[in-house]
Amino acid sequence: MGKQLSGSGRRATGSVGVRDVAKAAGVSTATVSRALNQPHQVSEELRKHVASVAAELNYIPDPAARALSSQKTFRIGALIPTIANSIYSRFVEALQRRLRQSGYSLVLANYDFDESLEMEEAQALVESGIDALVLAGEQRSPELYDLLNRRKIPYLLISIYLPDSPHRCVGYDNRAGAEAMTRYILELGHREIGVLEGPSGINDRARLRTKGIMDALKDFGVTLPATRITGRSFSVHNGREGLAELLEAAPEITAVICGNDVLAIGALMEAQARGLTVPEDLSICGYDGLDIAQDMVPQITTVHVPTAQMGLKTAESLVTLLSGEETPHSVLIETRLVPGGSTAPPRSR
Amino acid sequence: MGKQLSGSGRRATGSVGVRDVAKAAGVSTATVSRALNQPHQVSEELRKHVASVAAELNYIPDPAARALSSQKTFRIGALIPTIANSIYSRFVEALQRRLRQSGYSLVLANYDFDESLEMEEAQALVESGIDALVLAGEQRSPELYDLLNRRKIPYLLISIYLPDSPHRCVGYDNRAGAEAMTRYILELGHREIGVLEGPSGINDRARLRTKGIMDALKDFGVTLPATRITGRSFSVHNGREGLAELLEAAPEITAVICGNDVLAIGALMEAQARGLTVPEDLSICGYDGLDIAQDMVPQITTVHVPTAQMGLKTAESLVTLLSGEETPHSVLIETRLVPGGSTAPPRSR
DNA sequence: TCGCTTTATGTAACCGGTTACATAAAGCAT
DNA sequence: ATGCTTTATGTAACCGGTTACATAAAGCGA
Repeated sequence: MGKQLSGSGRRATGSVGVRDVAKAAGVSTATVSRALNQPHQVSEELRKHVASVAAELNYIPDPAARALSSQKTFRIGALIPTIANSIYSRFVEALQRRLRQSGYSLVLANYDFDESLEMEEAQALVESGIDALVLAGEQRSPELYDLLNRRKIPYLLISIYLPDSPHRCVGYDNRAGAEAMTRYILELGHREIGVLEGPSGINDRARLRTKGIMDALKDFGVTLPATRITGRSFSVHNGREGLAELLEAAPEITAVICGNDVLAIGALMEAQARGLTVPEDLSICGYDGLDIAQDMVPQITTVHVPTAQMGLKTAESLVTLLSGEETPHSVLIETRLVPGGSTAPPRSR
Repeated sequence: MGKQLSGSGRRATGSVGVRDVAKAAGVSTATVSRALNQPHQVSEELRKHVASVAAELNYIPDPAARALSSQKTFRIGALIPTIANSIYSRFVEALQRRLRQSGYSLVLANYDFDESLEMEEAQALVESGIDALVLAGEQRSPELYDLLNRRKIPYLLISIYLPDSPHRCVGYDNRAGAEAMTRYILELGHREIGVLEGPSGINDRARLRTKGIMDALKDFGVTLPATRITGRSFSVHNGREGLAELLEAAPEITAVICGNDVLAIGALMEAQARGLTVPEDLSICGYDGLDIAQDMVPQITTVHVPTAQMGLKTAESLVTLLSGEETPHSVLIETRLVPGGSTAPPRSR
């Protein structure tokens, strides 16, 4: 008795374990583990020998056993509002690809901008075992932050740049981008402006964009009556509805600033449906720089956000963090204004 | 000595373990485990007692330990070409939501239609520990199927319906849908038809759609010269390029059948950029039924695929399968033709 | 009341890795 | 050659749950 471990008492999974590899290679299990994970701790020839035996036996370490004893899962959670918007799907793709390169898997959850659902999903992710968590934006129930701190799970906020926040982040300045866009519109000469903002109630990114718009308008002394601003959650359909509402209430507007490209595409479609020519009759601009918006006719003026790059930076930051090294508290992703054919000076009258 | 397990020798994670709960509740670890996982095996009052103690201590079972001893990870992998196309992102969202309801997490990987990358990612997913895997389409290296069979990891193919395949699937009939669409175009009176197909080389769904188109054309005795068919990978930009190519080579065409809605949107944009009126000058149709295509002006005629429903069915099938029960080998997702304003009879001349 | 089945609970051996600690071998200055 | 440090390897105790098996209690028909 005593040696009743793997290699004897196994059947369900016909898989080989460290003990099998150890026996076959004529070494101890510790050596096998070290040869595979801390190669510099064993002699080169032994390392090669163990590696070849392991390969021959088709050895795959059991991830659960590894996680249990090492206390690392090599899994990272990402809690994303919705991947149906390509701003997030591109991010997730890049994040996943880069994480894999460092040996991490991505566990994805989405909550469709529902705060309580986000909390539930976060709880579930934590209970499923993750080394770190990615969250979108800063605004959420403090309980979630408490949970993560209590469980000592590092986390990173994305899509938002907050150098003064207690939380780490990798993101961009939503307010500044929207301000730059609004200035651009104002400098084209527009003064009768409509705003089709995002779902500002629940989304700090959307709110910051609205703030940027307001800042620029104020700077130019342009006022925004309540009839010239409306909000919708992000969808092409809502973009159409939103523009329709604005045009009913304020047909004199010459430009519409949209909370993102999806709303802008909707607005563009609605304008076409109403026989308005863009940009001659109405200028439209968005935010995010989605590929599809860049291929619209006319091309939609937007603030380009390099989300794939944000995914890379996020992954790198997390990997560094989990390796125990220091990493910047906040990383700024640069955005840039991309003028397109959807904006032009207002028709002179 | 002997009782040196959790509750004494722990510090790194200040977390409580079964042994702590057991001690606090005055029962054995087995009872705790059973009270929490097989409630019917313990008396109701004990169950409640254990549950309350566990809640009070804020007990969260270690997922790695659970996975190690139970040989179930409660994680499901999904290997998706790209979530940047909302046909997949909607699917993934629904899949994840439904899986969570049954206690499973979703581990996501994407491979951008690159077969060798798919194999790598699959390997990594398997090594990361999953109970089952979701794959898109059937066509891939047999090695991948071998790997899964060897590791006894159940898998499910999506986006494709193959009652005769050895593999389980939840999907729809790509060929039939495309055939129906083509018939619709033909019945409108079009005979000068262009085809803008998907990346048929690497994608069995795209190939089946092309086959459906060809079947219908043949049925109507319409031939398709090589100049009237071109292929592109799925993007709006490629849709524009593709239509440009077709119009250069065959300006006489009155309708273009596209491999999916994304290409169709691109074609629509290109038509507009060229001053062609859709559908009067050119009819355009797509496939998938993306929201955005439904909100285009004109609305794009398409074959609607209920991907969210496919996500639900996929999740349910997997959960059933993993619970040991039987589940249908193949599940058909019904699609339907949705006529829009982007198609009309050809201009009579 | 006896004996048999059913139900509830406890004991401890797993699951399959990692790693602290012990030990042996090798390197090296004196 | 001696003693000390460094390097390579082995032994076995973990990690924290689950569950087979044993046992005790309860139910029940004759």
